[in-house]
Amino acid sequence: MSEIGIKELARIAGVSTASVSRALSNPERVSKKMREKVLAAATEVGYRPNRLGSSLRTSRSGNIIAIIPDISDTFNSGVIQSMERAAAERGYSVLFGDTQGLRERELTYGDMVRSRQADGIIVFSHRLPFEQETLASENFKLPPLVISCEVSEQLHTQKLPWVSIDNVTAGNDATSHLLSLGHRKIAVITGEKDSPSTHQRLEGYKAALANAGVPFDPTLVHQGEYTLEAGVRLTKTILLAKSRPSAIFCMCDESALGCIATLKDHGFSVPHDISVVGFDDIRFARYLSPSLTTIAQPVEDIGRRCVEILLNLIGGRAAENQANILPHKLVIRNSTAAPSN
Amino acid sequence: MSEIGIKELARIAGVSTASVSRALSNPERVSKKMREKVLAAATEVGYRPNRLGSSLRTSRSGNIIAIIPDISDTFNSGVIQSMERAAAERGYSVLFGDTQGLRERELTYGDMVRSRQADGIIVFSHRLPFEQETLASENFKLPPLVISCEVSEQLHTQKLPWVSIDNVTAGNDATSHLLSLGHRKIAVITGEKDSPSTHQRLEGYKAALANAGVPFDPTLVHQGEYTLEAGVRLTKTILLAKSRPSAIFCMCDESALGCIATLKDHGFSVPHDISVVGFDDIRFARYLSPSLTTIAQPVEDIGRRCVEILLNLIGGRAAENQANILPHKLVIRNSTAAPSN
DNA sequence: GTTATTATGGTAAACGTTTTCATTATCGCT
DNA sequence: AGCGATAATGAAAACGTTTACCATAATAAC
Repeated sequence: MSEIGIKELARIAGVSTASVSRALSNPERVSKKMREKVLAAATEVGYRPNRLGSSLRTSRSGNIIAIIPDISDTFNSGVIQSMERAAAERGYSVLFGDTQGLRERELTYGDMVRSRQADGIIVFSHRLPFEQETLASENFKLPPLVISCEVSEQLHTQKLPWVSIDNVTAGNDATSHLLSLGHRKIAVITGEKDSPSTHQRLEGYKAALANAGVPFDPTLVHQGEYTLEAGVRLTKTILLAKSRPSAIFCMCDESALGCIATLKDHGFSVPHDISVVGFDDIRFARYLSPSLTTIAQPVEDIGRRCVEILLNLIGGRAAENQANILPHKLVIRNSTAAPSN
Repeated sequence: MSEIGIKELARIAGVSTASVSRALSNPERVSKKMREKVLAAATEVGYRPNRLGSSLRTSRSGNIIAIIPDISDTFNSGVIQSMERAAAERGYSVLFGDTQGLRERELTYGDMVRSRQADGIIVFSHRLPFEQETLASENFKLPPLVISCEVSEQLHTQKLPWVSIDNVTAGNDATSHLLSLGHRKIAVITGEKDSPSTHQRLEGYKAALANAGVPFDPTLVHQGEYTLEAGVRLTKTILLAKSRPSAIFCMCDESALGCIATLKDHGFSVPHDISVVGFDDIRFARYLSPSLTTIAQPVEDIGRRCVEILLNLIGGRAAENQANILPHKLVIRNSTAAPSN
């Protein structure tokens, strides 16, 4: 079937390839007559420019790549969706790479911008998708890159722009809510050990305790992952302890879901026996039973902002701010209440 | 910083560009000595081939595009994830396009293969992402394409390969389960009006009723969408009816979630007052309360099979079978029980 | 009417690969 | 050593665009 190219189209329209190119991608640089002639011929023959050709010439692929530990995670997929939308509005496509937390796959995806398959990267992790030695190398220039949600000190120093909520304050808010209800023994189910957001939320947790004059008890902190299964697993652990907490702070809604399911399984009523607060406000949160008290993250804005910054970077305009902190909100529903005794 | 190209690398290694290309992408066509020399030089200078150049030359982009109505839908994101994995194993990347059900966006994404940004398409919808007139046009050849989950008669006739479960049987299974528990009045919350899978599941529903000698009552069928909100909305409608059903068949787990939440809100106990069966077996299903009886779809296999077929198509090997029917399974949990009276 | 300026369009050279074709080196045999 | 066959290499032409650089035509200024 042989798709038609710009040369052939030029021949048909009786003009030069340069004019065709101009008429199509720089219409203002060409006379009205020319424009119409070319456009007519183009629709006539159903011409589609070959994006590879133009990408090669302009060295701009029109793709951005999002590197994500787990696409099927509800919070992530929400952010992704808004990124896709924001990118599409500006004529960019989003390639997504699910790394399953594997370093190797991160590197593979990081390489895609070096091989010109993408113009920039959004990272959902605190690690940069490049080898240490690559980063150190003289002739390596970091591609346009923005970090979403997982902001480490290290990245801070590299002047990389990031967008996230204020996890310290959010962790504080969640904990303070429980404290204000009268809870004193609050267990925590965290995210991955090396997750900056987990550390930050934990910091907020400690700050809230300190503020309320409650001593910090490290045995109440259970290190997990941002998954449903972690919620299940660690809740069991918590229930086995000699002295049980009256509330559990889960650092993501999925683990809160697992936590609540497990509590119920073992005959505990939420919030009557034990209160649970989650994090993220995934769209299911309000429909669970009990509906989940949680920290709402501005999913739509996070995605959108990441894309905006990245596209600016790609366009050569540096990010206005390195730190982009978006507002979170404590959403109080029915999974939290005053302790029963 | 100017990334180094094959020419420069060739100069450095003291060989021709042709040899570099061969050493890198067709190692067996080159002597051992040459191979080593080139590879050494390549790692030495950190050479990365520019994929655009090679794509242009070979007219193979290495991307496939998945056109999806809603990425954040839990079932979809699961399938996506497995597609991404399967594609990555074979050196392909997945571009994903979230259409939000908009025809215009479908067309945009469909165009990407014509503009050579992608080599093939996976469609999560019953509509092809091309204008009717494009399809009718003489010189239009359908690109490699496979249909996931939404199989219409129309597509059938076009010999397009598809992969899906047997929705008719699945709908039958779900309904029969309720019938066998003793339910006679079973309401249905469907998916989108024009969704083939919804029609097929409904067909199975009717067949099950017929088989049990229960007359079909169209007022029990509530047309919705595959969303949580539809579950909420239509459950309210159902509860307002003069005579209430003893069971509800939700055609996706998200609507089942909304349905159960709404039932509880209104003081109904599930399954004691009303049984609910869902569809998909999203990973939350077992952790809801009550845990959800549902039809499990083989998410991983669906994604994987789609990719396999598509890549075969791209490689010029026609699909072995047009119809790829994967097994589903009724998973009985605690949201269904015998009617209470 | 002449010249200066601008608007318009064409020619051809890029962009970074792969691959055809021709050439040269190597090998296995007699 | 000499022959044919085969393997290894290089030169150069593609792939489909965009764009720098000219040439020309049209317009403006005087």
